[in-house]
Amino acid sequence: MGRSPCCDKINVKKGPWSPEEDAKLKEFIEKYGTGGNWIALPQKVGLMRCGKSCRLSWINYLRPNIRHGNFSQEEDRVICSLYARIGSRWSFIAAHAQLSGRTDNDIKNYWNTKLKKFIGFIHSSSNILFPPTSTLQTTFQPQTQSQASISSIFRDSYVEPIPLVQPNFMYNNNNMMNFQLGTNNQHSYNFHDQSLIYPMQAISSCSSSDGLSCNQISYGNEEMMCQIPFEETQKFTLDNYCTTWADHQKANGYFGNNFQSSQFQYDDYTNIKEVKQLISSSSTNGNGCNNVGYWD
DNA sequence: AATCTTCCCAACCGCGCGCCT
DNA sequence: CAGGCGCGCGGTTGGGAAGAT
Repeated sequence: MGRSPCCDKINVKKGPWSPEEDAKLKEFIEKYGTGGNWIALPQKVGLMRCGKSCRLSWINYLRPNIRHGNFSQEEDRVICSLYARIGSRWSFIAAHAQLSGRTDNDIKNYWNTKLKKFIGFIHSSSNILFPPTSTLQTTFQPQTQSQASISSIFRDSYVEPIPLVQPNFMYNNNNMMNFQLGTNNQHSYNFHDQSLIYPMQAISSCSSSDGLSCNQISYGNEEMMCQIPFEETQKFTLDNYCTTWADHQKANGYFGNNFQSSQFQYDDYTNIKEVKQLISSSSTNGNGCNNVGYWD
């Protein structure tokens, strides 16, 4: 038995909303509220629209204090950073204090059309350890908590940019791999909720042979260092959590003459505008290569 | 100037969850 | 407890705009 439709689709208008419809809905909701029932709302308002369509229109366009377009650099950072930790949970991302006035739909569209390309560019240019969403779900499962508590976690967890640089891999004599994710002179890394820490930390949690925790990512003012046991680094490779720098070098040429990947150093999202420009120039360099390295 | 291609985003769709009866 | 129903979410689509040829 299938689900019954949420409205009578035959008598329902679809497509773009007219200014008159917008005005009608806005006026009604501001006067009387939604009445807690979107399905019944269009009839009350006198609109030939599906209740879900009314809800969407109100949430995304009509309600007060909505902001559209012109995402700031800071907002870019927050979105990228949260996406890296929790994946495509747009409603949670939109709930972040620094994104107030942004709708989940806007953020989703912005991600799909702009930031995904940007991150893909970074991803293909360095050993970025962006686990796929499915992996993130194993370390962070917001569905077990209420939306309100998640929102408060986001509010309380200062979101720092994830340093996206080519890690420097080194092995020490304890069969541990050190890698330095980059130098960052401007930021300290403080997270109030351990589950929201950069996912790599969760993945790398383990016990070392001497019984001490080797979960040694430190978030310092000068640099971000972490130690991961050798086996764990193999896991990264096997699970395609990261591509190796050598692989990238093999694939060099993605960006033609405009981009010398081996020289690319990306220390902070503060350079985001430069990189965006680079993307636009590299994607129009005439070599017909659009491979910006999406990982999904 | 005309046509084709790509990009963008508003809107739709289907599903899971939780509340209510 | 089970089933119905509405809400909210994320994924996807389609049409217009912009850019390329």
